[in-house]
Amino acid sequence: MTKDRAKAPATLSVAYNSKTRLLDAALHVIRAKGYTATTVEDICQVAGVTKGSFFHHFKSKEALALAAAQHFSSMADGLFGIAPYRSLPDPLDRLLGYVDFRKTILNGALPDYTCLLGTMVQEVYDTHPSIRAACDRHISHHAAIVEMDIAAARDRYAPGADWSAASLALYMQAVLQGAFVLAKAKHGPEIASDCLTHLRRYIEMLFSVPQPKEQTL
Amino acid sequence: MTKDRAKAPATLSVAYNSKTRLLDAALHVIRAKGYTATTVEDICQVAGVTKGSFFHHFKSKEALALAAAQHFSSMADGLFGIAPYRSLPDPLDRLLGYVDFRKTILNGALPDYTCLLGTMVQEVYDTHPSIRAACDRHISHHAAIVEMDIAAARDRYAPGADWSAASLALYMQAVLQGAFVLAKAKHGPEIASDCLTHLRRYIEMLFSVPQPKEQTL
DNA sequence: GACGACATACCAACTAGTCGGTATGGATAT
DNA sequence: ATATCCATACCGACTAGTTGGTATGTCGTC
Repeated sequence: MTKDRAKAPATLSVAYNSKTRLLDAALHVIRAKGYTATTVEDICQVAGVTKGSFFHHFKSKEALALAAAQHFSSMADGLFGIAPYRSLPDPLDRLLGYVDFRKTILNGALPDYTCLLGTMVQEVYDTHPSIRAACDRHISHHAAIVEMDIAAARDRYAPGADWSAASLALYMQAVLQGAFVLAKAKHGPEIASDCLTHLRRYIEMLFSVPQPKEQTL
Repeated sequence: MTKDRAKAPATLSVAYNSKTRLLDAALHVIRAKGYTATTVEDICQVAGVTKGSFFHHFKSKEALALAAAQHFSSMADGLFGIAPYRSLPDPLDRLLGYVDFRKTILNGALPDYTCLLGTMVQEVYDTHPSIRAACDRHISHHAAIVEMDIAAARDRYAPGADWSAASLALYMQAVLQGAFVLAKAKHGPEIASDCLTHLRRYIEMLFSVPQPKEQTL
């Protein structure tokens, strides 16, 4: 049995070194098995490195979790930063585009599209305070990015609304997290897609879209 | 150090035997630490019984998880079955009453009001198929109960709506699950309460409540 | 030749599950 | 009434395997 190391993702020109490989492996394995059930050797095996290498790069399993959360957040920033809907001129279009885009990326196996942060924080919120804080920080960061479009859309289309942009941004994240929980329970993304349809309808109603915007994304 | 066994919950007149104590302990510990991180001895210690007793009543840790899921589901049936909003005559009032009631029970520590099923399924959906199936079954059962009021309200107030009662029922459960995830990340129930406010507004809009119903629950 | 990046061997602590044994209470026979 | 029997409930020491983490060594490069 030869240990064949996978190639680096195409777009990255930097060296696909052991540290990055460990982070990518952690992303996948933790989303599949949860944090506690994931062993250091699981991650090493998927990454194709040894335990010695693991503890050379990370001082503990918990330190890896913190780094993996950061890694996941950075990847999300990249993904949503370059998504097509970002270039729409209207903030409400961008907001609805975000929901639609999240629907389109519900592909592949469950560990490919679920959220590492939600998975980890649900397990360890009481036992690993630093992981909980990191997950909170990264989720709130992502919500804050969405919140910018919400705030702009609110100013333009619903200036007197009795809800805040921040509150809606977090609600949207809650719907996503809950959609992932149900997707796991039902072993497929269909239910998550249905949830996003409801979320989109809610947003449309909040902004009382005059003629229902057509979406061809 | 004397091992003092806690008294049985007041309303129950049946013997508070070791098996029930183990199930109650499992409910609490698993919601606090997750399934994998919870050890059999953790549960035994909280229940005040020994490991010998544990394996006398449950053939494995996984068997306990299945029984705990059933136990949790039964307790939920009881709680929501006798809740005050159940006796409201109008199905839409019952539906909104459900949301309001869920908001009122967001009290105490996180393991007291979060959902055992959502917590477990997120961890073990891929590694313990039987637990995944049980969580799916119990969540769907609870959704089906809510769905009855949704269907009645839909018939009365929104017969031509382009969403199904079943779909909305599951969406509501997704919002709840997501609200719990964020509550854990932020270490408090406030965010969950905010999410339920958004959910309530969505339901009101779906049924286009003519004059906003006043709620005094 | 010093340093970073690994690899190998190893350990102490922990964990699910086992196993032989004890306590208790009800049924039945005498 | 008492002795016998038996099933159920329960106990806690033990085991086999796993886990996070460490100690030490090797190899290539600057």
